[in-house]
Amino acid sequence: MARAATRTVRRVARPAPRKPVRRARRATYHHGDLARALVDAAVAIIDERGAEAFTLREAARRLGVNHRAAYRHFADKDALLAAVAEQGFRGLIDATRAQAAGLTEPAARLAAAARAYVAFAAEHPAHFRVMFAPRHNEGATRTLSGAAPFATVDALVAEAYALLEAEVRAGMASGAFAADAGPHPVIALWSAMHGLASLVLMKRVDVPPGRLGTWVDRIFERSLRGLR
Amino acid sequence: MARAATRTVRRVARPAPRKPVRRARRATYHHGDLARALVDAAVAIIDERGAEAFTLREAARRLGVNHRAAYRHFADKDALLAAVAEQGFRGLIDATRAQAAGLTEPAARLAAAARAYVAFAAEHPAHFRVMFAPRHNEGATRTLSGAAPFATVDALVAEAYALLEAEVRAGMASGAFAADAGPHPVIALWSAMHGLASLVLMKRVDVPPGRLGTWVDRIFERSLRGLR
DNA sequence: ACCTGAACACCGTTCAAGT
DNA sequence: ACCTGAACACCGTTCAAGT
Repeated sequence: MARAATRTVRRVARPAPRKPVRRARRATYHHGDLARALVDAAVAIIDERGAEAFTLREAARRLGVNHRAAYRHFADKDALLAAVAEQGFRGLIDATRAQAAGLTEPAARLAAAARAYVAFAAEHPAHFRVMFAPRHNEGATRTLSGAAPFATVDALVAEAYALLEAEVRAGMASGAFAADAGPHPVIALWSAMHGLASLVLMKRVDVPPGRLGTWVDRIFERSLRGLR
Repeated sequence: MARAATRTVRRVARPAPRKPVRRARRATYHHGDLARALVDAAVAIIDERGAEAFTLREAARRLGVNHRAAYRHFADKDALLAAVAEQGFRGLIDATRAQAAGLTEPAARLAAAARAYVAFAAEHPAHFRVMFAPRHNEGATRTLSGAAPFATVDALVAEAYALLEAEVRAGMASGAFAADAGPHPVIALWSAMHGLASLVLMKRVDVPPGRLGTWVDRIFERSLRGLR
């Protein structure tokens, strides 16, 4: 009995003095965009303390709302993470378009896309990790072509892929690259850039500061030479 | 009070009829290798139901031991996962050596290593995911060269890397590959294979059945052409 | 030396209300 | 329409014992 009482006191003791702060914060989201705020909070938590530190309750705590409020906007924790992934893929697509803007040669546009990919991962590690987290990618029906529960994410992946595929098609039409058996050149390029980005993020590969873009260019150049 | 009683009954109700089975199983590990059994259970759980489904309590339940027993062999959950990663890297190193055995040309030995890497990922998805899970790879001091908490894992990564590096050195000495600015050829090769393996595991890339080895060969060949 | 039991401080999610 | 509170069935981990 004495123990139970102690426990109750301890639980209440921490959040109690924060109540005024909570009220002030809640006003911000009362008729604001709580869904968006939750996505931003998730990204911030993952960037600061890793994917495992992200919990619905922690995100809600940061925004000064009850943890149950999230369920008004997302079906569950996974759905919120899917929203983070969507935001990420949109950002990646925008960055790819921006980097390629003004370039006309297919090879140059592809190289720009490769640079954009790795730079995006380096600058938005939380987004990148959620975009390629197993949860959203392992469902049997969630292939490149077959849509399913996380249909929007899948559609964005397909859109990003199509961007690169169009460049390869243009390069083949103009005779800059040769057609060739085996995996599609986009898959080879994607693999190389995805692998480099992943290994750099998990610090298994050390890139000298400021040299990441050059490394991408050199790897891209080498595989392109193999395609000619 | 009635509620509390119901809850207690429910909690006890499920495991109770299993008690004889538990006893029988526990005998197996009484003076057996519980550490090893826990590693195997972790791999089985992750293969069956994903990395998020693995909990210390579930692993202990499968082996019929109290969940606290794991702490006699591992400091915490992460240490158990590190043991899974170690087992994985040892398996990868063995597979790489086995694939290259009998081959003398550095290019052929590297191609064999590339095939072994992607095949290992396809055949041991749970190991592969744990080996490259953020937890063991994000610590500031856990780079390729600087050892730290998960020192054994780091040493094994370095060993696997050294295997490839020796082949590249041999290839350069014999004039088969050219030296060249930018990332080390091992990093380019590792990135391409790691990216392909990751994208295949998360089903973002569809490989026609039985064609994975050929795809690896083609990607390897193309980047090698770029190195000459 | 190896394992267990009870307890603590967390989770995600459900149900039933509150405004 | 949007948010809250209490409760449930889980976790990982600690403390204190049991054999």
